[in-house]
Amino acid sequence: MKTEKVDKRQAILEAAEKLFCETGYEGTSTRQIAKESGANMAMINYYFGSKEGVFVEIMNERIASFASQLKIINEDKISALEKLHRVIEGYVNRILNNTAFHKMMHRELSLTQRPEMYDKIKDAMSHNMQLIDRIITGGIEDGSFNKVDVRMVIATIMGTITNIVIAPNKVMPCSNFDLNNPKDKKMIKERAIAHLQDLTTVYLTTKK
Amino acid sequence: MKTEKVDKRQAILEAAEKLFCETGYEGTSTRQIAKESGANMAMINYYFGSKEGVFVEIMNERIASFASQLKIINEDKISALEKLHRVIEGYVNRILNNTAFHKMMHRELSLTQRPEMYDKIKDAMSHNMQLIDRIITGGIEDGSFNKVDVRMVIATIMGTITNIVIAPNKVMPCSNFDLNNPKDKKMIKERAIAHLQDLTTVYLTTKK
DNA sequence: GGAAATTAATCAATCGTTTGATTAATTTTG
DNA sequence: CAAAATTAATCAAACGATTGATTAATTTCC
Repeated sequence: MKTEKVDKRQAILEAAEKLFCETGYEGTSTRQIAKESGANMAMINYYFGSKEGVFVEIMNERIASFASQLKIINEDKISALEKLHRVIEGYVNRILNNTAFHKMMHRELSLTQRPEMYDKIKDAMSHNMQLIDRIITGGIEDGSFNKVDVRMVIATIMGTITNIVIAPNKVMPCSNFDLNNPKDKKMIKERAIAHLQDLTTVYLTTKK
Repeated sequence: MKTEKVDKRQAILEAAEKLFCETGYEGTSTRQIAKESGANMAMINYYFGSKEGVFVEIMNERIASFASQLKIINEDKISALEKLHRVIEGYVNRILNNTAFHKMMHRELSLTQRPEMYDKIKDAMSHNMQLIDRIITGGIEDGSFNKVDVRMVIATIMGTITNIVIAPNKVMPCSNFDLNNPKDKKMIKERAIAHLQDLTTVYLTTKK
């Protein structure tokens, strides 16, 4: 069947990403990647040079598309609060649409053996942190926000989303959902956005 | 020298924990553990049966001491807000005093190949979530707290702390510190506690 | 027909684990 | 008390299995 033509290169990337997400980089063997992708083991080295080459390719691809989604929220007409709300919405959607990759990224961020990879993730993440920093700092300077600990507010925004993705969620009456279930995911997205927008509004703009 | 008597068993545990934290479980070899601890390789299996046995032992130890620190905040005399503030203080201190282990725990939580380990961590973590849940729900019921999305508030409290520990911190003017530096750690602890207490106070008790 | 893609077979290195032997300490026995 | 027996702790060496990588031959495709 000639219609069965598949791009082995792409198949390897997809299989590797799935496996890396599930069992980690060291926990995934090249033989597993070959089997899962339907490619011969040698194809991994043929296309990517090495196992690490596959990993780097995956991360670069993802981080690039991540960065490209970073819309410049710099229209003069909208308020600092409105900017922040848009960033929250974009950030929640992005992460909850890529939960497996987000977990893998966080895992890699806590390891020390691939400093090159760590730096890449750090750079991508600090872009987001700086964007939020500029918005909040701007709001404080123009008087629309209270004077707050900016670093801690950033930790709250990013940490809340990450916690929803990583922490166990089938655990309590108030938390009993599955992010692999599309309906649950949609609901959690909406709740996360509503919560973070509400929280930042109250905390940043309530006069004492 | 009889004073030079060292407990090899303990040495293995400590070396293994350090290495597991730094390079992950699969990324650490038994030979590395042996070298780092000064013990013979065979001692690992002699004392713990297997590499995984070492890992399980470390996690059990840590989780047990974790749980024992969970003070029952159930004195009738203090308000829900006061209870919540105490939990925040205890939680921040506990995690920032064990950042390496906390990272490892989170890493393990995002992997699927050791379900037994995942369940242990999940159980430990859900205890904390349930404690916070009871406090907030109680506050809502007695009218001292606003009606909020409890799961999301929990994600905010726990996620904020985890983000401080895991996210890169030498990155921006507003975030330039090193948790390995005792002075920085002390400062961050204080800021994290102040921020989360302030945040929860404003968000949970401000009347709209 | 020739470049690109794919394969099976093989490589040295490393993995976690086990072995049999040895030491040092403790307990039992006469 | 001292000799004999037993135990726990430690070691170097080796085990079979698996790792990531490479080779050389073959197939596919333009």
